[in-house]
Amino acid sequence: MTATQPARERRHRTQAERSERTRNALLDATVECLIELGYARTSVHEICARAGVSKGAQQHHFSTKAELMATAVEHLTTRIQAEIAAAAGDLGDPPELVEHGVDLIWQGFAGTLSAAVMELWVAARTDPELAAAIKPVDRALGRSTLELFRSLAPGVPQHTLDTLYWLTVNLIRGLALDAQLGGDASRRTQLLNEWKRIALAVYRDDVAR
Amino acid sequence: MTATQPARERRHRTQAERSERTRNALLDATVECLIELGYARTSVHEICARAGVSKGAQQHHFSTKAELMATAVEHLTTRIQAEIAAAAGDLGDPPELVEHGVDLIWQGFAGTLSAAVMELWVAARTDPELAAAIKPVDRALGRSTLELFRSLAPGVPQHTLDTLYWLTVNLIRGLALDAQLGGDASRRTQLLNEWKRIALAVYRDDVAR
DNA sequence: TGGAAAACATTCCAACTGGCATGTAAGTTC
DNA sequence: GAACTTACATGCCAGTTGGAATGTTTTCCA
Repeated sequence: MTATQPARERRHRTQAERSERTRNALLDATVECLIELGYARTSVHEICARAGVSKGAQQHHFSTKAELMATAVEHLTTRIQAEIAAAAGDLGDPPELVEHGVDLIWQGFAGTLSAAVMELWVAARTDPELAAAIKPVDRALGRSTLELFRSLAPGVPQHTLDTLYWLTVNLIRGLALDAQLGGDASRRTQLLNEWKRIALAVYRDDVAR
Repeated sequence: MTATQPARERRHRTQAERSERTRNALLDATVECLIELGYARTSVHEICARAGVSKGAQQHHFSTKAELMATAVEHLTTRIQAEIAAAAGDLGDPPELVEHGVDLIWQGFAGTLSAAVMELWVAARTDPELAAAIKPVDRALGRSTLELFRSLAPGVPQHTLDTLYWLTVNLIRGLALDAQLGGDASRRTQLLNEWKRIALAVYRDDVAR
C-alpha cells in the first residue's frame, strides 16, 4: 500500500501473505494426503507434517479437522476448474468436437485430483457436515464446466449439449472408479470410443431434426 | 452323521453351524457398518457390538480387520448377485427390454448394498491388500451379470449387448455416486430416460445394419 | 518505539483403535 | 468319559487419533 516498501525480500512479510501461504500449504497437503493415503488414513498429524506446519498453526487456521476438510473441498475444486480451463483449447467443429469434449471431461473428472474428490465424496455420504460443504461446491464445478462447453460449442442445441454433457460426466465418473481400482485400461479406452461414436450420432440426429 | 441325533433343537448345535452363524453375523454387521458409518468410521469394535459377538470370537474367525473386510467383499457380492437374480424376471422384447435392463442394472449397482461396495472400492484404491481381494470378486460380478443378460436377451448381437451393458454399468455407477451425495433425483431419472432412449436407438441401429 | 494482536511452535491428554494373551465353555473323537 | 479340538469371552496394551493449553515469535499500528 505505502510507497516505503523495504527492498529486502527475504521471507514473506505481510501477515496476509504469511497466512495465505501456510493455509495453502495445509490445503495442498490435505489434497495430497487424500490422493496418496485416502480419507481413512489421512490424519491431521500427517497433513501438518507434509505441509511443514506445526499443529498449533493448523489449529490457528482451521480449528477442527472437519473445517480443514470442508475448506479443502473448495481448494480442490478451484484447482480442478483451473486444470480444465487450461486444458480447454479450441474444441474444433462437430466431428472432433465431441471427441475432444469427452477427452476434456475425462481429464477433469478422472484425473489425479479426482481421486481426492472421490474420497471426499464417499466420506461425505456418512458425514452430513462434509456433505453440506461439498454439495454447493460440486454443483458449481459441474455448472461452470457446462458453461464452458456452452461457450466453446455455441452451435450445439442446448438440450443436446446438456444431455450429452451430464451423461458423459457420470459415465466418466463411473469409469474413473474402475480406473482407480486398476481395471483394464484398453477396455476403458475402447468403451470411451464407443461412447464418442454414440454421442456423435446423437448430436447429428438432434441437429438434423 | 450318526443316527443318534438328539431331538432337542434348542440352540444351534454342530460346530460347523455354530461357526457359520457367527461368521455371517460378523459379515452382515460389517456390511451394515459400511453402509451406515462408512469405511473410515467402521471399527471392529462396532462390528462386534452389532453382530452380538465378542472380540475374541471375531479374532477367532478373522484374525485381522483386513481379513474381515476382504471376506466381507465376497459376502457382499454374493448378496448383490442374489438380489439381481431375484429381480430379473422376464425382460420382455426389444422395446421394453432396454428399459427393463437399465432398471435392473440400476437396482443392482445403485441399490443400498452398492453403498458398501463404493466404500470398499474407494478404500481399496490406497490399500493394495483390499484391492487384491476386491478385483477378482468384482470382475466376477460384472461378468456374471452380463452373462445373465445374455441369457435373458439372446436375440441381441453380442457386441451391442456388451457395449450397452458396460456403458450402462459405468454410467449408473457415476449416477449412484451423485445419488449418494443427495443430488437431484428427478434430474437423475430424466438423464436415465434419455439414456434409455439413446440405448434403444443404438440397439435398433446395430440390428438394422 | 512500544505494545497489542496475529501467526506460529510445543507439549500434553483423554479417547479410541486394532491386536493379542489368557481363560472358559461347547462340541468331537476315540 | 477322557483327551482333544474348536468356538467363544474378557481384559489388557501399545500406538494413534483429534483437540486443547500454553509459550514464543513476527507483524502491525498508533
